[in-house]
Amino acid sequence: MLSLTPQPLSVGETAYRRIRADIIFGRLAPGQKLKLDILRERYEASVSTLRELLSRLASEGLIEAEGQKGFVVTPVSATNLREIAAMRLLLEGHALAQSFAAGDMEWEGRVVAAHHKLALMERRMLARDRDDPELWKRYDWEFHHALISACGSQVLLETHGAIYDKYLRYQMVAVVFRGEIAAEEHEALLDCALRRDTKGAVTVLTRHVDGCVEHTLAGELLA
Amino acid sequence: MLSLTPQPLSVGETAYRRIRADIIFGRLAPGQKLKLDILRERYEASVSTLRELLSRLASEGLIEAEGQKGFVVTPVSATNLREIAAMRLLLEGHALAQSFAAGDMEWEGRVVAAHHKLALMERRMLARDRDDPELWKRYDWEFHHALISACGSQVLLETHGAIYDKYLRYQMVAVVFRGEIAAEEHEALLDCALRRDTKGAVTVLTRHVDGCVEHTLAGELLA
DNA sequence: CCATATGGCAAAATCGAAAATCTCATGTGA
DNA sequence: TCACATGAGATTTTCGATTTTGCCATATGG
Repeated sequence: MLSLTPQPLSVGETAYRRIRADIIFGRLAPGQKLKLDILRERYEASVSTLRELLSRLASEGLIEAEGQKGFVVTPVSATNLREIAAMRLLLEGHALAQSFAAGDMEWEGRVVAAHHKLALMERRMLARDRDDPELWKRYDWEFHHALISACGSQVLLETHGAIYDKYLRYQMVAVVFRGEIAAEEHEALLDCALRRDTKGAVTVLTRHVDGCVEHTLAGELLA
Repeated sequence: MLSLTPQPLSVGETAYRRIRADIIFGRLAPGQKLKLDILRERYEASVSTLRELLSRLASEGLIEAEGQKGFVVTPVSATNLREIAAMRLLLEGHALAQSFAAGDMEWEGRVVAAHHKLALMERRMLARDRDDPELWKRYDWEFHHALISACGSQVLLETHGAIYDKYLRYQMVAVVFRGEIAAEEHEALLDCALRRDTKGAVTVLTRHVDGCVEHTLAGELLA
């Protein structure tokens, strides 16, 4: 009888995920002070447990822990966004090349499946207006992750994941949806993957990320 | 009157640094179980404070936090070492190119100064036998960091720093000192830097890191 | 003999209170 | 008026106790 451990989530782990999502999806604003007492009631955990989470988020870079003056949601800046984007391109571009070289049929299957879900979601987003950003972004992540999943380095995948989340926050804070353009680029990436065209994929990816950065910076209050 | 806040280190911060150093320099062995009660007396901090540190170290990747079964010093493996090394090469190589392109005289000064200290230290290490590994490694870090310090991306520097520390642990656990070879490679790197020879520097760096990896794997119990 | 249940011990996770620290408004003297 | 001390209140940091969970030896039933 398999039971699959549905929710053996500890208090800490639950609160951690909620806070993390709240930061990435902008419900906790950049620069916002995080007072323990307020978090305590909002996330239903004691200060000790909270400090543990906040410390984790701090070393992930989503929160800053200044001296003994408490915690703050990491502020955003145009410079930081560009650096994050450049880092994502460096890591994802490299991983893409490795993955294309090593990917087997199993990998192709994952890529095609992930793209299918993403494409469906993007069509829905275009039809109705902004359906479910959280789910959409998950599919976006799953597609990009599938593309590089055969790169052969756990370390590379983890580092990329950390950077991707920080990048994602900028997208969500700015609530960007580039619709058709992004969808076309995703399809181009899929084509490149199936043809193992590394150079083409990196080119598309660069346009994909850079385009998104400019689009984000355009309509926003980032200096 | 400047006072420069000499040691306003909190209990937590002090313990954090000690544990971190103990892991990197092998005084806490890979795979070792970290029981709260034992750590409590060894590092003179309460469980809550300790958990906070351990969580930080866990998200840095130096410790693993399995379910609700406590903490373990991240185990080592040949595969992981190779992945870490490849990641270091990717990041440091890229940063090197950026830094060479943008470095001004101020940067050159930092590089020359850092190399001078390192070279001196390496000469002492060759004369007497293993003088002070901790200090030596700090100078090694300072030199490599100086080389890439003009790369222009804070994000890149931080990510590189995190990877460098994990790489360092392998070196220290294996207590590697390649002496003359490493010293020559450091000098070659300095030459490349002053000539802004990116290609040459990346070649030397690759040999530097790969050589060290093989040397580490050779004499060790890593599968 | 194997599988599963039970109980007791060790360890981790969580909590709220106590101590340390910071913030900021007010007061004092030059 | 300005520089600097003072102290109350708010906030963070640290602690030890309590609750929860995991682990393992033993017992029980098939």
